[in-house]
Amino acid sequence: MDISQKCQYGLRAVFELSLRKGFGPTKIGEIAKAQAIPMKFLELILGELKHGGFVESRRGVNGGYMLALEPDQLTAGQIITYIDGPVMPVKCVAAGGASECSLKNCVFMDMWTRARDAVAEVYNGTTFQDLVDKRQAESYVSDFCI
Amino acid sequence: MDISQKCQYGLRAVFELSLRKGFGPTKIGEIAKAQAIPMKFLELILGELKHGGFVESRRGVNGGYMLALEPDQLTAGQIITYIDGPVMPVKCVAAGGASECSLKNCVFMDMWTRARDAVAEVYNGTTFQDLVDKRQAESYVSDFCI
DNA sequence: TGTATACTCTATAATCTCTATATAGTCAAT
DNA sequence: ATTGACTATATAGAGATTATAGAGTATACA
Repeated sequence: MDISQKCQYGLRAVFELSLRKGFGPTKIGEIAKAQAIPMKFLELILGELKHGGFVESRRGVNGGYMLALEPDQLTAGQIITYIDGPVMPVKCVAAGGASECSLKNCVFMDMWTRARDAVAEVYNGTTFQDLVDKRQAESYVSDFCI
Repeated sequence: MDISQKCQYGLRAVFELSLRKGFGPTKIGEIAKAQAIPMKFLELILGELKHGGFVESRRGVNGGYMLALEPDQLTAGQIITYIDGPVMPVKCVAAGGASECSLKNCVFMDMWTRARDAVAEVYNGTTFQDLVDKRQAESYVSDFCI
């Protein structure tokens, strides 16, 4: 249930591509700079996200990455699950339901399930369009104040 | 936010002591056997829980551990926070609020905060009396069926 | 007062995962 | 054909987690 550094980088990269949706490919180096991500590590992550069908790439001189989906059709939960695997507080309540719990009738199972579902609801209820809107709202306030 | 094995052992040990509240001390070996916990590892865990004031101990021949609090006054959240530290999906939203996030105006912060709060509500809302009641309800059904 | 019992404390080993980098390779535009 | 940028695989390093070992200390009871 902990979000790995790799996954946070992935989320930020997808967010950056959401901001630039419709403006053509963005180079790994640009994403890395904009989101403060180690570039070689980001290469790995974008490779994975491409296999997952979340981003598209173009090679060569004017190449780079593009978001493959519409920002309002993609949730943080999808990226998190793809990179970090199923969201769960303990192994026993993995999304598949495959219980590795050695205890029969574990009284904690219900608590773990409810915690998992509560978190999943938050992540699955957050689209990248939501995040883009939030960023733009912040920018407006910032502009207004300065 | 992931619950460590150590913490799960701790929760199970406290649950076992909740079942036996009022019946005098329980030996480490008994707890270890009842809850399938490696005994030497459990010694460490109970030592920590004692320092936290959650359990009391008595040494010597008829020694063992006892729950120091009433089961309805002790929540899973308290044990989890004590053993694993603050519940949080990412470092940026540690309970203290000390942000280690290198990004200013991180658009994900609100999502992490809501996830953290949702989980904390589940854990803090679960008392060991709730768990004891659940076990007893199961036993009743079990007896009734057999 | 001695002995068995069971808790207490510190150190340390063995994994394991995560993070990050290195290197060589492939594709596309000019 | 040459340059720029993505692709793939391997691997090293750090750090946390899990677990065990062993010596020490307090208590009950004969």
